[in-house]
Amino acid sequence: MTSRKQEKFEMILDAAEKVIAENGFHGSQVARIAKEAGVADGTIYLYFKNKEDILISLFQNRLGSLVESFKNNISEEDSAEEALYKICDIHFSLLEENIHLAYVTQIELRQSSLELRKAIGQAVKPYIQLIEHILIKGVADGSFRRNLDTRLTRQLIFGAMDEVVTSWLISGQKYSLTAQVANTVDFFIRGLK
Amino acid sequence: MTSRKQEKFEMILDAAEKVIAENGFHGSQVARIAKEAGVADGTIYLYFKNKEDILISLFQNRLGSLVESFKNNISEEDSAEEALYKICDIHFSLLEENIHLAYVTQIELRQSSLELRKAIGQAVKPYIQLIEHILIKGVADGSFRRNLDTRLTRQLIFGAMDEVVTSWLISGQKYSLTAQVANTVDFFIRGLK
Amino acid sequence: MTSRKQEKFEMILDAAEKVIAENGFHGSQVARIAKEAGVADGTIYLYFKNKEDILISLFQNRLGSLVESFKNNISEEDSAEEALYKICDIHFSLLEENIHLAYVTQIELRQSSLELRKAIGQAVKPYIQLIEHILIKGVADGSFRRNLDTRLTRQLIFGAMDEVVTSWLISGQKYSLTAQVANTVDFFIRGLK
Amino acid sequence: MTSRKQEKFEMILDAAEKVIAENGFHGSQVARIAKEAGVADGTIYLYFKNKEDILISLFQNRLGSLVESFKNNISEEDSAEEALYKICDIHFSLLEENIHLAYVTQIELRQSSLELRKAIGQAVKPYIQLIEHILIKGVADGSFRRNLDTRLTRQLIFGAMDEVVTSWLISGQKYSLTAQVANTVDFFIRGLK
DNA sequence: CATGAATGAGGATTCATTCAT
DNA sequence: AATGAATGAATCCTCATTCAT
Repeated sequence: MTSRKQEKFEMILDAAEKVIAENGFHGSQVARIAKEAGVADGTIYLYFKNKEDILISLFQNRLGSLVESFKNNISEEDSAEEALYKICDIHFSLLEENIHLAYVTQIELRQSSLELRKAIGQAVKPYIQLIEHILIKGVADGSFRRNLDTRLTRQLIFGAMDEVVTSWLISGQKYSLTAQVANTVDFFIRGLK
Repeated sequence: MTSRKQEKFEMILDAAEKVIAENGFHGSQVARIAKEAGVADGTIYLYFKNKEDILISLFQNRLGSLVESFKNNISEEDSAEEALYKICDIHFSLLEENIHLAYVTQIELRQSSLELRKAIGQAVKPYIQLIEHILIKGVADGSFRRNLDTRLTRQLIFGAMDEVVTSWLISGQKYSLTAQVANTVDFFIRGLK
Repeated sequence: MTSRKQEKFEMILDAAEKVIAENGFHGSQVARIAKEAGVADGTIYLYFKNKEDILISLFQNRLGSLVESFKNNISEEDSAEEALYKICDIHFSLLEENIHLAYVTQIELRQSSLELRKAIGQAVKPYIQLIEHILIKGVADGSFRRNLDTRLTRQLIFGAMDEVVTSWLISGQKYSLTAQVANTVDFFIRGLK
Repeated sequence: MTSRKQEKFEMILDAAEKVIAENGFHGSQVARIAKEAGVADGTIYLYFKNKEDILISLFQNRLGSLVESFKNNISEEDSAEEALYKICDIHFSLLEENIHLAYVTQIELRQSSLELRKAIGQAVKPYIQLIEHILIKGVADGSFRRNLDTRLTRQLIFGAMDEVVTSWLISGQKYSLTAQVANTVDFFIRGLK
């Protein structure tokens, strides 16, 4: 992809994030996104297969940033506990800082067909695998208990964090999300030991 | 509500559960639900405000059964740990036994506006409060640690269970959901102590 | 079909004939036809499967009238020659009297997929068979020659009449169509003897 | 037109014939024709005014070949009857040999606006005039009857042949088209005498 | 209470055509 | 002469909801 194409691709993605966060996925007409991005309606379809593809691409792109952020902040020398803390911290911070993105991931992205849910599942996989990687490492170095079911536990951890974010969002962000990091991770660590 | 009305109300709800589970919320036309229930299209609107109201009512009704089940199975004499185990067990069992209901609650019900999400949140509240009630009891009788943030933890527990169910569903139910109960609760208990 | 339904069905058909004749099939929006018929857009779809179905139904309906007209005007006692004359006369007269219908059958109806052409072919079949019936009768009573290939000839006759109508229409109806009946039939009769 | 231009013009025409025969006129995107011809989309518009112009040009070009073929095969010394036979024979043979062309002329070319129909009429004119020329010659040399309406008859003959071709095409070419020449011309000759 | 015919708003997508390079 | 990225107009059909019977 040329940088010219890449540039326009991201313009549309930014526009989509804004419009979808404000109006919801079903409430966001392609024409509206095009206008916000400053391109013609038809141009959207030179970069995305269809409307749903915009949503998927948006999610993949943003999740990529999250994973990127993990790579930059978590070193292999960090203990499993520290790594888990950082993951939760980055996760909560990112969404608290970017309320548009939070709406899209927690509310709009869920308004999707089973088909789409599976595609999203694929995109989330690297993240969930990262959590499992840390769990395995913790078990190996003795930080966590031996009999830990890492496949199940990675889901428990992801699901717990996800619910905290959604509850915070639905509450109208009346409290600090990042303030929940310590207790959340504490709960996890205890469960893991 | 007369029993005559009540009866038809439930006929429509049963029809809706079946149709929505098979076709998804957006794929379920009111006309289709009416036909399945054996009533005229217009009749639906004598019992429900609109299409979304069917979904909410369905959820409330089924959640009522779940809470009912808790009341019948959990006694005040049960220890907090036992109660938590039963909650998770009943939760997983109910959805494993009723795949239609599982689809509706985990997939279709999420395909909804922020508005609807709030209504659903209201319906889930008693359940989440039940979890918190157990947590508080556990703290009180010394089963759980004193400094537990019960508001946050009830979300963590609910979110973790919810994610396990959704993952199981999206996987295509390739493994037993109830088989996850023991490890799931174990993780919670450790986190709570 | 109740007479209530039948009535609305024909209202829509009449509206479609008018609108399509004036604007062509591709130039006729369903909304426009609905407005002309005095019904809502959606109502159209209670009576017709889709836009193309309106065109097919229109053709079938009008062709039915034509065949009806033949039945009323041609008696079994008529000689084959007389019958052929009447057919051509009724055919030309009907289209000359109803220029809207002429446009639809000669121009718009041809603007169609191979699929549709086959459907139209089915509708025309009774008419072409009627021509063949007359040819066979003429051969039987000695009016026409024995070695006549009736399958081929019915096509020659239908195609010849069809072309005369289309040419007249494209010319802008600068001359009388019915004035061509005598010479047209004369040509046929000679070819048949 | 330079031979360079001429060459590319014909490349596009060949591509159009192939694509339109396979997908129909409405199903043939300009981009598809361009790709088949190995040129850029925009290049098409250096050689043709618009999409419809491609169809007209294609028809004119192919009809030119037909008339060319007549000139090469019909001599002024041929009797009117012989000439008529040759015309029908060449007409049927050409289309039977080139099924792509047959689809385009009999089906796709008819899917057109009144506007286009008139342009096609212009292109067909030389052919119809050729038929009339033969009729006049036949009347002059006494082969055909004196009172023949040559304007009408040329239409009857053209329409009859056209219908035979279309019927053969829609039938799925289940029988030989050229096998119909003898009986077809026989019918004409009788009608002309 | 119940019916079901009628309504009509609403939107993703295609594709012929243009024009800056 | 040629390119091909960008344009943006244009429309069929669905389906939640109503209301006269």
